[in-house]
Amino acid sequence: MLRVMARPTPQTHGEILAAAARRFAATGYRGTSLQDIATEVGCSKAAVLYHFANKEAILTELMAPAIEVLRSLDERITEQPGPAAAQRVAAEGFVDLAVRFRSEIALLRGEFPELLQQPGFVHIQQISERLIDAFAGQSERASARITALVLLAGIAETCGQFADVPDQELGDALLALLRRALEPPGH
Amino acid sequence: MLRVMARPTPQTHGEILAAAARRFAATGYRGTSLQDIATEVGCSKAAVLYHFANKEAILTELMAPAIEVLRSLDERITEQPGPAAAQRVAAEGFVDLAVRFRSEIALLRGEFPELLQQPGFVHIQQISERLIDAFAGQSERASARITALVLLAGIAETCGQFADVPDQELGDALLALLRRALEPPGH
DNA sequence: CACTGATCTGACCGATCGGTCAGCCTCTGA
DNA sequence: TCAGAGGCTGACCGATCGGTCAGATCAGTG
Repeated sequence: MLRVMARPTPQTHGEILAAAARRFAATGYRGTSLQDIATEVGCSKAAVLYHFANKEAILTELMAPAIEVLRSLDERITEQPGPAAAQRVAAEGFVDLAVRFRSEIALLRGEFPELLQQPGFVHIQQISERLIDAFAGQSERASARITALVLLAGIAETCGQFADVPDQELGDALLALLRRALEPPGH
Repeated sequence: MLRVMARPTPQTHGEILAAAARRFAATGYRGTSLQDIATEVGCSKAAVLYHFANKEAILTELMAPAIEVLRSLDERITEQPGPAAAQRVAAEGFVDLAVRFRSEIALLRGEFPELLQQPGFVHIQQISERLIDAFAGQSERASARITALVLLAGIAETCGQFADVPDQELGDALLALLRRALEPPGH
């Protein structure tokens, strides 16, 4: 029976987070089991659940910084005086968020719909609806809303795949795309 | 013990397909179990597996028409004389495909990455890479490829959510978006 | 009547999932 | 020296997954 060395580790918490991030990025949230994470860390599954209440708690802790920025962006948008200003702030803020947190967003890997319905993420849904509103220039026109949703989902879905592109270049490209593609408010 | 009525059913095959489509659209491929489908049909899970070799076979049969159209679009694109023509054909063809098969695409629900790696779908990956090439005007510039991927993924990811928008209106909106957003070939 | 092939069922399989639990080890400080 | 706390383990749990299988039921055929 192997006796594992006495570990000095309260840093295990952080190691689990980092390992979980790698696994989620590789195989998605649902596609990653607690055992996968434990194996990557080199500890038991029970150790993972000693440091985190459950699987979802790992994800929420990983996403916390990005969610905080998203929430503050939401506030800034609602403070804007008109649809044009709101659209501009939303575009710039969302691009900045997508670029800065692209690795975190990448771990969701298309599981947005399911994850948004998990208990810890319900309010994100409302925020994303307000983001679409802002992108669409508060218009109810179908074409404006289609454009907004396609761009929002497209950026969220793909920004994690450009790990090799520098922040500045990725941000410029996305912002230029939004400026070209978004319809100016006031049909 | 309930004795189920004698069913006249060779149409069960079709019923299973329709039920699977509803369940996949509601909870995704991975989020739908064979038992879910069987319950929706009103038969046993074993009956589902009598009509289909396995779970993936249900999905491939559901997607077959859309995949056939995608394949023929791929052929048409490669036949084009230059990047500009290829980009135009790709944009129009992809929008047409997204609109016509939006309900089928919707059942993938963001599980593209995983599903593309299943045995029956490997060639789709290559086709989608050629689609991105065409969208980007065969350019290697990062901004062109970012734009292409965002639009492609955005449309694929969202087209299923506009079930209430008429084909014509949705197609026009998407095509207008692509014309605005895609960078013309020849940097 | 007997037989056949298509259809379908319930019981079952091994694997894996997220999560629980009793208890062991090591370190610390009184 | 020893109690206790923090950190961690292996064994285990119930649930669910995709898939298998022997056999029951039926319509059609001769």
